[in-house]
Amino acid sequence: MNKFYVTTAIDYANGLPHVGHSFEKVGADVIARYRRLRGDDVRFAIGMDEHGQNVLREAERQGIEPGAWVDDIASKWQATWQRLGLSNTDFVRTTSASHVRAVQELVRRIQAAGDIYLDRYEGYYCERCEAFRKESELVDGKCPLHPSRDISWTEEQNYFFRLSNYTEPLLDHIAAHPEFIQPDSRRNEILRLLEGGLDDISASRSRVPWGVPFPDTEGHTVYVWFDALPNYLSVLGYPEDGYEAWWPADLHVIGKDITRFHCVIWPAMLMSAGLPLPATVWAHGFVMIGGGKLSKSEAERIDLGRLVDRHGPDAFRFILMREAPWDSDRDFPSVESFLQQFDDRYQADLANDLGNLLNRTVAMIGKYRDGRVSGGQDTELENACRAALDAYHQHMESMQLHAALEDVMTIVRRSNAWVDSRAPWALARDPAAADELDEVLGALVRALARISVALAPFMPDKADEIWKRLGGAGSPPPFDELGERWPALVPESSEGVLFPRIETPRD
RNA sequence: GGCAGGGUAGCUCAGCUGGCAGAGCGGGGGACUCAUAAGCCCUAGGUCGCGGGUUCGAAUCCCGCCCCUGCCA
Repeated sequence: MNKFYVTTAIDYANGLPHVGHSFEKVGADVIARYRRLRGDDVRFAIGMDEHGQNVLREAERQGIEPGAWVDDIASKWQATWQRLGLSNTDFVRTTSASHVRAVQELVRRIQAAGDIYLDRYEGYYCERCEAFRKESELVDGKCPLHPSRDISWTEEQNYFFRLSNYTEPLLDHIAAHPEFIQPDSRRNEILRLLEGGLDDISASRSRVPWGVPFPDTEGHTVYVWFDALPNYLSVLGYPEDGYEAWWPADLHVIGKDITRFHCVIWPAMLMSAGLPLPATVWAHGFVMIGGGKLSKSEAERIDLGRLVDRHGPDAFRFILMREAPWDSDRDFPSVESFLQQFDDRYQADLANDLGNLLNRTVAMIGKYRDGRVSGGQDTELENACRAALDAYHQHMESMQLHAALEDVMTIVRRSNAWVDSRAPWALARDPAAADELDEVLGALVRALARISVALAPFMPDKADEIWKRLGGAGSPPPFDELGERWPALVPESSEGVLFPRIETPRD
């Protein structure tokens, strides 16, 4: 059994999750579930980034202890992920004792490698960004990202990380492992960045008390990114024995805005500490409105909780992954069109095409064959299913998740067309056509069984339900076993429909 | 300012080693009836961002410009 260790970015504890966060988590969950269905032993870690000036400030604003504040935030994020059906095996928090210990150990190793030195830093410091800004970057004397706030000239002693030592090693690694950064466009960006050479970066802060104490010194905390990135190791128990069974990660799923940290700083830290590098960093795109990132007010108007409740978590997952490509951005003209498209996709794909296919199939088998069919192998439909599933696997392997869903919908459409072209209702009136009727209906059961397995990573609960309505027991089997484990071909007549149509106008 | 990607049917996008403009959704029409008034079949005539150029022929190659997004400065 292969191990497969996948992570997502940990989320910053100064706000609540919106649809953009859910995109990353659901996508990673789809991958994790797919790997399990391929027979891998999967570890899937998500979590919270809970240190830093902004978290501290927000807690103070609320008038509560930072520890209590992050506990509250973390429980809310976890509730959201649970509602979405994430199959994560771990939930890491950077304020946990085990994480703090792991960060300190990693910093010590980097120190032992000679890659940490103390130096004086002077510059403009933006507290919002928790970063220094060069004078040339300032706009009207303010941080370009936070023009409403004053920016102050600061001098402090900082520990620095010799990132500049790793320009060549990183270039070499990427050249030897082109799959290290994906998609290609992101790799190109990082290559250009590296070709320009790297500067050393500061690895500590002396003015941010809410953080991991810098080891073996007073008054310094570990810089937020040096604190956050090692979560991928700390969650495995590093430096205690046992983490080696899972490390290096097979896949870091992140947003395209933080590639620098994951494709440059993180691997350089690992190299310095003498640890192996993750196999792949995958930078997904964003859900955008009106050509730009989701603004706070747009995110509020979309309202993740209400969206999930609208058609249920499985439908939400399906629609999200079908609408937004996993390797690039998806832009909606407006919040209204996003919500409209969300419903339209539900109605067209899930209610009309898939739900109705299941319903009509089960109904016909009950009505014409007393709920019992056999046969249906080696039909035209079966061949179409095999071809579409081959494409599905190729797309899943290359993480074209949206394209894989298109492959599933191809099977659904083919099946619906098959019904009409073979007209089972006409065959049912002709006693001589009993065998042909059996073949047609059997082929539909087999097609739907394949659909349920292929959809399982995207809609785990609905896939189970499809499987059960076909007369299968439990959950759809792993891909390898589908050949032997067809459903009983005795669909039970069940009440209600899988995906009810939207009958009333949207409110 | 530098670099990368993009601007194609109402919407989202595919096509881009040059050769009759495509898909899905929405919209319109038709035949059927097992089904969630769903499905199936037919139908989209869009200056392929703008202006030049190469070519027998360009959405597809080259040059210039405009706009959008991202990374860097």
